[in-house]
Amino acid sequence: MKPLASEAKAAPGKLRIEQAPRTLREIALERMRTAIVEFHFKPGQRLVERDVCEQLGVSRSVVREVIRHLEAEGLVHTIPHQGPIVATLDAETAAQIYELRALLESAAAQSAATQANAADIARMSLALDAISDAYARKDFHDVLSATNSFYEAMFMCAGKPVAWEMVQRLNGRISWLRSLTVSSAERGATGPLQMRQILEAIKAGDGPAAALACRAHLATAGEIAQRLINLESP
Amino acid sequence: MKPLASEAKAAPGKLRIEQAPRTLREIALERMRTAIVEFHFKPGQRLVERDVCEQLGVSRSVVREVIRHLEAEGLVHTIPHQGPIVATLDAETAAQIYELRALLESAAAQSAATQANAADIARMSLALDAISDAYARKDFHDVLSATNSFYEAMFMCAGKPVAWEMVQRLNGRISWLRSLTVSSAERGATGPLQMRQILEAIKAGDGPAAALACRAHLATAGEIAQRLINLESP
DNA sequence: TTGACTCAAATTGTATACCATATTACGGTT
DNA sequence: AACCGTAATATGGTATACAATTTGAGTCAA
Repeated sequence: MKPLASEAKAAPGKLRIEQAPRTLREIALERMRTAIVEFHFKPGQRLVERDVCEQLGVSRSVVREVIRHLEAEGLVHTIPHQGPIVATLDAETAAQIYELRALLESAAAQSAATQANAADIARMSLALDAISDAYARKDFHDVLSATNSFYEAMFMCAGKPVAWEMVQRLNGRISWLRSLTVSSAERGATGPLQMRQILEAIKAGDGPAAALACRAHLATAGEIAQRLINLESP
Repeated sequence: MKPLASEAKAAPGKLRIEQAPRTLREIALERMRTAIVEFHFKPGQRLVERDVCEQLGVSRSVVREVIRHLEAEGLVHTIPHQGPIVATLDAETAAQIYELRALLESAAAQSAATQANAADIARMSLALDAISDAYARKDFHDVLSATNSFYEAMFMCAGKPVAWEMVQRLNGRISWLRSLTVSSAERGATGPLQMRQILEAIKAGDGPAAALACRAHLATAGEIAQRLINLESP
């Protein structure tokens, strides 16, 4: 009946008090978000309140609040008196998102290059290894999460948590494109290589080179994305 | 009892069909948002559900959904079992936001410089006049809205609606800082001047100059903001 | 005074029932 | 096949009930 309630415990690990009185709402939010970005709910699909209630085992109140949150995040689009649908993505918007990511990430990389300490570099290096490993296993889900780890480390060492927040939100809107992009054959070849170049430039403390590598990385990613999008909706 | 319901009619003016089945929720959302950014609800202030219900004349459901939306927008911060409070802003976050604005706006300005047509420039010019006029009248509320119009025109003619959306969200989080900044004496002197420089560069089709002018504009704005923030919380 | 403990009040978190209204689907009519 | 009216469905919104939790006041003891 209430499959969510059983997970209301605390998260493990950290030293910090980390009071985690996770509310049902938060759990439901996370779960719906991943359901959307992991493509379980497909773009354009209707999200009928009562169905979602049943699937999540929570009341309408919770579902409605969660949907408002996702709406504000740009993951769902609500049509009055017709209900929420999973947001769709057109080629133009996707292009703008990749452009913004290039802008934000290259700035972060440049900044990271001048401030990264050993621990930061270790984190990024670790994430990169995880990416290569996941590619070898063809586990594209892990590729994405390791990629996130890499960039999170980069933005944090650059001291730009606000920018990282924005990038994450942008990524949410192109999540399905990303997973398609990542699993494309050409991406498997160039992707990790380009990211290594970013890390090398950061290691070397060469800000402009790091920024350039970032832009190159996102340029190719954006191109692949455009090809996929045109292929899907001609 | 229901002051909101009376405004559920359509907005006036436009030729467009403007399907305005504005739901209560949307109206309440707008109103709460402006209440926050216009400083009616002060940062750190608690938003007790039932009080807000009374003030808005709507039910708890609506208020809660609106709060979820604002939460996702970063305008309120919810502490579990304690309720939502209006988000506060520390100096570090403010600095990052101004930096992001500089990044986004300078990119847009550069792009606008290469694409602006006569109509675009007319729009921006008009907005600038409105800014100067509002400054002369010391109507700082109008200054802000005219400034928004200027930037909206700029981002639109640059073909970057997604970036504009992000800037607007960032602006929401620093709205009270902006109004303080705008009404500072020094800002009255340099602000419109710097924006004229941006427009001149766009008119001249000089992208790099436009970007530079943008960065200069935001650099001084950011400095003033930092001074104000340190002055407020020492 | 400080500290700790208890208990009541206030508020949030969640569920549920209900109704009005708008949309959609269906089914019959021409 | 196009048209129209009606029923079914879903959303938008309200009200209410209740458990869980925080907060604060007050009390008592050291």
